[in-house]
Amino acid sequence: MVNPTNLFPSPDHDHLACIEDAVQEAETLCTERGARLTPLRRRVLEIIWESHAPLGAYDVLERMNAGGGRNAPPTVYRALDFLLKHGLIHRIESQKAFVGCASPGNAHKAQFFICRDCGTVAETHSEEIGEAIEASATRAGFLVETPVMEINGRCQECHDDE
Amino acid sequence: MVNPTNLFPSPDHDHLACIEDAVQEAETLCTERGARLTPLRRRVLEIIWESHAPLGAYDVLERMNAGGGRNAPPTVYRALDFLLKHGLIHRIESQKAFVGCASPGNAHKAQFFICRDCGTVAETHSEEIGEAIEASATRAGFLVETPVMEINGRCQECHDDE
DNA sequence: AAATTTATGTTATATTATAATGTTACAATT
DNA sequence: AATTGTAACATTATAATATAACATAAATTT
Repeated sequence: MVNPTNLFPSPDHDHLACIEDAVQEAETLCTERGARLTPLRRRVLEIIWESHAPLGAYDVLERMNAGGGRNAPPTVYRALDFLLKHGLIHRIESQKAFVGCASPGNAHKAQFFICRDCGTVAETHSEEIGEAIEASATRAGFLVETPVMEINGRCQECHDDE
Repeated sequence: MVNPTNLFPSPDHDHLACIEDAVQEAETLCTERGARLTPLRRRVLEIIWESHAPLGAYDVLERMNAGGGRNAPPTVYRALDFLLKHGLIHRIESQKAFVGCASPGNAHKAQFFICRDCGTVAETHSEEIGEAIEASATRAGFLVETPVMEINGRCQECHDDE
């Protein structure tokens, strides 16, 4: 796990380590699966991990091209698709933006807490929420496949600050 | 409530009644609030209520203009904004599309069950899910404001059909 | 090396959404 | 009924997000 204990990263955490860990885990997973984490894909993963707030596809593109690159939208979308498929990033639907996955490799139904002030996203995998959803779905005769749970609000840092 | 007992509308339900009820409730609510449900806004609400599956803004626009109208995107987006503001419709983030609200007027944090086959959306307001989210948020020091809960899967009709 | 698959490059365009500005309709008051 | 203020609507252009379609290149397998 990238952040084993704290759901939200502390303001003074070693963020370079976050990026390194994420890339390292991605390497391992891709090797295990025979998937190719090409330089381009790795670069996109790094860019997305530059912060704990989601980044839009065109923001990623801008950063890719910052050094004079000439990549076009399909390039970044293809890399994003690869990373999504392998569970290395998540798409935050309510923001049309992408964020690193905090526990890649574990098949999981995640919930996201998204701070409206600092933009930080924390990922959880609450059994309790999952069970509550299943219970409700069962009553409705519904088969749950892919829940989208994006809980907008404010993180402790940001509501303490008032 | 538009559908008091069944979460998912039965295939043979009287859908015209759904539309009528929704518009009637909207009238009542807007009158109470001194908001103006103009013909244009009412028309957009009717179009959205034409089915229980979400409709994209440009689909709404197409239907508005079907009889030779010449409305432009801002017109439909303004009407949608009005309907959203008054809780008469919801935006389904994961589909960039809009669906009628099943219980307008009640301030509520809703969950949506979305069938991937027939597209139908059912709206619930599960205490249990809400509490599970609050519990998880509290542990993370997070203040919940506006949860987005869109549970994709298959409705009974559609998974019975196999 | 040839064949195959996978990844990337390139151009164009589709889809969703909003900015900016101007006009019209309505509502309240005189 | 004219005046004024506000809310609604029209219009044009454009921003922001995403994909289709096709060409090229690189890696992998045969």
